Amino acid sequence: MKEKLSPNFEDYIEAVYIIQMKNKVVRVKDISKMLNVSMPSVNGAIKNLKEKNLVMHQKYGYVELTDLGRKTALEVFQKHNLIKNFFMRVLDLPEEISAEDACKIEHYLSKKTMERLSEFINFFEKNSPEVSEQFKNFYKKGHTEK
Amino acid sequence: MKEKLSPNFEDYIEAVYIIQMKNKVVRVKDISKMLNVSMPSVNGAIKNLKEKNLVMHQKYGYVELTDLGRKTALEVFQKHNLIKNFFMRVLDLPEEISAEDACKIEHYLSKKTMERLSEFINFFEKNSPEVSEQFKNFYKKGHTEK
DNA sequence: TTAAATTGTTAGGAATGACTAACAAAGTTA
DNA sequence: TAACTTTGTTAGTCATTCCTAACAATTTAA
Repeated sequence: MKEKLSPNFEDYIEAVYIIQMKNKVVRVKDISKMLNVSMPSVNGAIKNLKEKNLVMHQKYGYVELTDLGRKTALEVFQKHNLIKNFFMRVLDLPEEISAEDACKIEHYLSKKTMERLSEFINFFEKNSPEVSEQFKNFYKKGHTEK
Repeated sequence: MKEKLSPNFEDYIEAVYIIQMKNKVVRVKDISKMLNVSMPSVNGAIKNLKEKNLVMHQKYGYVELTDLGRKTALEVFQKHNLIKNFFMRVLDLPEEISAEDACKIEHYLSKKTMERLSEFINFFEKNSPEVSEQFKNFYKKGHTEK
């Protein structure tokens, strides 16, 4: 049975995953920096993730994902990317905003909504460049545009 | 200066707004039921919203929005509707899922993203029914569809 | 190889936001 | 109007998640 993680833990485990991809090894400091929290906060979170069998960690050592942890992290990361891609490729928003907003909402969308969103991106890209270009022209002509 | 409300307070004030539209008067019990929290929780929240000058409430009385409260609630409510409309009209998701997911993410999207989303809905409806129909056919043909 | 800098940990505590239990007021009905 | 039901409030707790301060281990550099 897969226990549902809180948004908070999803953030931590996703951070571990991303840092591991980039740096090979993951230190408490790295997580602290990425999530903008103090090192003791990271420590507390790690302890919990350890109890849930999602990460391995011993005192003063690196943080590593268990198999289950990696699987879980991947799911979160894929959600993140899907949403970010929607923002970038469909709504044509800049990468930074897209990533930020994706981070915040990635924990909350239902499976069904994620599926449909994924299909919408596919659809949109298949019908590119026409529809895509049409939309760009549409919003650039200024509507709610500030 | 407009003080930023926590997602939690946004939920409460939005609930007050919606109940007021429907019932004319708003009781602690109604809010409790709508948000699925206990009455003491509502009480605590009301006390805080009162301090922020967003609602009026005296012991054993109805809860009412101040002008500032109504303005704030309306903003949240409009965000909610915008997102819900996107889910329903663009992604063609059922109302229930749309409303649920909108509730959860309405607190987290940036202004820019909301604007673009709004424009996208407009675009999509202007180009209806063609694009809209195309998408329905597209996802019904089964891709990630379960 | 010791001193300094960096990183990690522990302990203790604060804010948020929820809960139950117990009681009080208000509203309803017999 | 007295009894019952519903609604509201208060008090006390708990879980989550963050923080700072103080200290400990590790790594780096002189």
